[in-house]
Amino acid sequence: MKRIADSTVRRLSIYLRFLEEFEERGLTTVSSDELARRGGTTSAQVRKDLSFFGSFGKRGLGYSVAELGTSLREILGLGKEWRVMIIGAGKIGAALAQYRGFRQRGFVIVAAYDINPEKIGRTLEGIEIRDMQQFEADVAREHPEIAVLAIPTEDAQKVLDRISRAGIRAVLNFAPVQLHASGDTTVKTVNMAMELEGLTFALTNHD
Amino acid sequence: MKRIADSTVRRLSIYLRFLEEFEERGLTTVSSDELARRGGTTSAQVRKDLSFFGSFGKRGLGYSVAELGTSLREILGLGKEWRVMIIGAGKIGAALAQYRGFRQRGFVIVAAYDINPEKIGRTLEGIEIRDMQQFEADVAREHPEIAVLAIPTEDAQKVLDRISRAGIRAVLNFAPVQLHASGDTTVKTVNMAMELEGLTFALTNHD
DNA sequence: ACTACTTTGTGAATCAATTCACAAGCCTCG
DNA sequence: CGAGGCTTGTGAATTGATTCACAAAGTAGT
Repeated sequence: MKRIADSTVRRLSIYLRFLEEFEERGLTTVSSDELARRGGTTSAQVRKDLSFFGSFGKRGLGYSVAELGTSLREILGLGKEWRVMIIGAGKIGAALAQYRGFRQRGFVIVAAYDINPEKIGRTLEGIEIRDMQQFEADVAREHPEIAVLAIPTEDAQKVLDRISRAGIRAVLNFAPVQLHASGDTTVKTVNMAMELEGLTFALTNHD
Repeated sequence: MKRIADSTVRRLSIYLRFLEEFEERGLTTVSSDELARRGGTTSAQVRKDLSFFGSFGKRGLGYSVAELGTSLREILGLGKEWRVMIIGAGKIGAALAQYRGFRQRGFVIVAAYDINPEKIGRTLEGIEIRDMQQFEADVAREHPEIAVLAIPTEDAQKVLDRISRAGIRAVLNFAPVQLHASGDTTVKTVNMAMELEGLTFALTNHD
């Protein structure tokens, strides 16, 4: 099938969030134009984005909030439960362990991993901190789909390779480095430093 | 002048990070091809990105690590000190207050703000938590350039408007919503939920 | 100083994403 | 049930980003 652009997928996430808001407010239909206004884009863009996956609206009327919501959740893969392992039980790892957005969206945190003997065996918001040495064996047994990488920059690439070799195909990376994924592994990086630099760039005069 | 694409600015950040690594390792020159390999792009892309801002290399030799680093820091606006106010002293706000990357890159956190009387007056890693009511007056007096928005989703747009009206033109948003900035205010959003959905999308078969 | 080899900087060409524009379909109301 | 009014879905056109390809300019070795 046709490759879908990252930017399209991001917009689908945005649309879904609005649909959920509309659902709460009891609205039943919504037009591409309303979605566009809230999402900072154009109605043509909304319709084009959706058109990659099918035809969800009714001409003259718009989209059913409930149906489009269901379809988007389906498309984005939010219809099932995903098992997540957190690598690194430091500050970011700890913050993530208590992040409620995970459960709300159907993610289950299976375990956290660390190499610090002080931390191993303890729990983080009810999540077991395990020895990184047993990571591969655990993955083989519990087959999680997603790994969250929350370790220092210098180890990130090495551990990503390990995650990938263990068979996990999706990684959310919080280390502020560009990582190189082998083969069919998808990596998404959350990098605050880069966003900040985007801001200072915008604030700086470039003549 | 010509508008620079977001993607270009993000890559400049990446290049800068590598240059700093190279600098530490004592390397003096680097080619566009090496930068490209590390940054997951092509050498033509690297050269094109840089060409928007000038001509920094020597044909047949490459780029001086030190000089290109200085130029990139200049371009990205990292040459000066930026004053930051954190809005919201909750979990994310607290995590940001102790984030060391801020100082390392020349950002100074002036203060944090909250509306919870329990928190106002306390400090967060040495940073004063002030009453949100005094925000506008403080901005007028201390003129920070950047605001970090770390408050619940439902209040985010309202507070962004307030920030913008107070005269701050750059906002780093951690609330998982699409915000609409008025006029010349730049907003960058760090949204983990969206990245996660990008992963589940990738993991899901789309036939 | 000449030759062989590198690597930059950049127009031109290609590839990708967004916007335009409109026929087709559905709803409402008289 | 037919006319008028919306709104979708989608090819075509446009705009934007990336890649190609090569002249120009430098280095190194002899």
